[in-house]
Amino acid sequence: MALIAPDKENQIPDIVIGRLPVYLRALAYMHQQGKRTTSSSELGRRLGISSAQIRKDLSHFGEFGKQGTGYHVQHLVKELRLILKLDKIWPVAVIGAGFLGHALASYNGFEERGFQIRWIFDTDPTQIGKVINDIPIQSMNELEKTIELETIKIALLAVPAIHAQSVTDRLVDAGVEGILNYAPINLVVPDHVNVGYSDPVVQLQHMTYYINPNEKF
Amino acid sequence: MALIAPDKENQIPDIVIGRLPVYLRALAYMHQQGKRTTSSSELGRRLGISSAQIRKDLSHFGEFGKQGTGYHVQHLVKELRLILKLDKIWPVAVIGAGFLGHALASYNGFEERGFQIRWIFDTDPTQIGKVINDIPIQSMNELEKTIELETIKIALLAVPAIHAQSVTDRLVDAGVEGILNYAPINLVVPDHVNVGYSDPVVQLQHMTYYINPNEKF
DNA sequence: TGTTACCTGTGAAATATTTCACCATTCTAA
DNA sequence: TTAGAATGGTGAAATATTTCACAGGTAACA
Ligand SMILES: NC(=O)c1ccc[n+]([C@@H]2O[C@H](COP(=O)([O-])OP(=O)(O)OC[C@H]3O[C@@H](n4cnc5c(N)ncnc54)[C@H](O)[C@@H]3O)[C@@H](O)[C@H]2O)c1
Ligand SMILES: NC(=O)c1ccc[n+]([C@@H]2O[C@H](COP(=O)([O-])OP(=O)(O)OC[C@H]3O[C@@H](n4cnc5c(N)ncnc54)[C@H](O)[C@@H]3O)[C@@H](O)[C@H]2O)c1
Repeated sequence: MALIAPDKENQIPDIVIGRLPVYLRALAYMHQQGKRTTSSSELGRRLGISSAQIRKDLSHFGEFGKQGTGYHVQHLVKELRLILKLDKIWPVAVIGAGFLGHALASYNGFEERGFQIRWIFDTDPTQIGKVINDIPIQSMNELEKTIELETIKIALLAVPAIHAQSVTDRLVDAGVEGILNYAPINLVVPDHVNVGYSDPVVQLQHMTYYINPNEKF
Repeated sequence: MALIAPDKENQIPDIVIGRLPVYLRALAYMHQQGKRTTSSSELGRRLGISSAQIRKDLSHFGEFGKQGTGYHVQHLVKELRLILKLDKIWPVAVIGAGFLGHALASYNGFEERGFQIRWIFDTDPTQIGKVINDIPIQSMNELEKTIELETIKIALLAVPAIHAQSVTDRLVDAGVEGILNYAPINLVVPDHVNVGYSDPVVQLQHMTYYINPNEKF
């Protein structure tokens, strides 16, 4: 009798998961434009990736298309939302009510895509109690209590870099499992916590490698 | 005499280029903390990647370390800045002076990392002429003229999604070669133009795949 | 009805990326 | 001076990811 590895890694590659929200965004846009069906080649053209990749990616989750016809846009949107667990709205907390925290809390683009900002925390006493987009800024003293009571799983971290790690530790200890970090610093977190980074400078520095600053093009 | 491929692809992988700014950020932080030297294993531990990958990545550009000792932080910072063409400050334009455009224009974290926001454009007549962080908001009528005159190569795009593509076309035609797009839409650009995307929802949707919304963890 | 143009899903092949494993070098301290 | 621990650079091996290419299936229409 052969010995079988107990939990042979059979997971879907993370890089595939990372493309699904991009597909979803493009499909939702098509749907909004009134488009009924599309094909892997049309979608690929719009996104700048190959049609084979799109088909292969989707094939990890099932068969969503029809030969000769392509994909029914609305149906694929629905399937992708299910795969990404977007069938319920995720409540989200913003930490840091500075310029960026204000912009995030004022942004209306979250809700229709699966997220709602419901809490804002800050340490600054002059900020606490103010209201942004109907959400009152709360004291950081309330942080752990609120996260546990409301089962907050996702936070947007918009505090100065120097405080980002210590706030992260508090979030993780209280039960947060997904953090989108806007501070220009790498966070150290346990394995079960997902961290995303949003540092415009990192992206710009990636581009400058390819750009000649003088050349009139 | 053998026939040699005229321009045998010998480029450094883009995925390697993309990690350099992350290394740079961590190293600059170490330097600021007064750290003189580091090693690939220490850096890897902080960034959550393997030491071998860091060494291999850097080896594409030269030999920057010393066996037994590691890397001199300040020296490696300098080398990475050169590789990424950050020895001069890149002037940057912001398009769209809404909530996000304001946050970006007010942000002081660009300059020490190689960028300076020097122009802000908007269509809204009630915004034009206002000043953010010493930068007057200009009319979009000035866009092409200014880009060409000042040789602007990089723009941050913070306009509503519906206008993002048409503004992009204008930027590209005028000579911009790097665009960091905050609108939740994919842009179509010619090959020589670099586009980065910053859509928090895409990143959150990536995370939710891995998170159980109820589980008290 | 036959023909043609399109399309998906997928195993296999081709590429790309990461990791391994080791030599040479450097530093520390006995 | 020597032994031992730490470290970088790097070919080769191991993995991961993308692309190819084709067997069906669908639709439109002459
Ligand atoms: N403004 C931007 O466009 C922008 C762009 C990229 C990155 N960032 C980064 O995002 C973060 C916030 O930027 P900002 O421009 O809003 O800065 P900001 O200084 O305007 O706001 C920071 C806020 O965090 C609060 N804060 C400080 N310590 C805290 C703590 N321990 N717990 C909770 N709140 C705390 C402060 O009271 C303040 O309200 C920074 O790390 C910055 O580098 C900002
Ligand atoms: N606010 C956020 O935190 C946030 C987060 C993620 C993404 N975004 C995205 O960033 C973009 C801007 O967001 P915002 O919250 O600042 O929106 P906003 O409505 O506050 O600002 C948009 C600004 O763009 C200007 N504008 C409109 N059409 C223009 C054109 N053709 N040329 C130049 N300017 C034009 C408007 O006058 C307005 O000032 C949107 O695409 C939004 O989806 C915003």
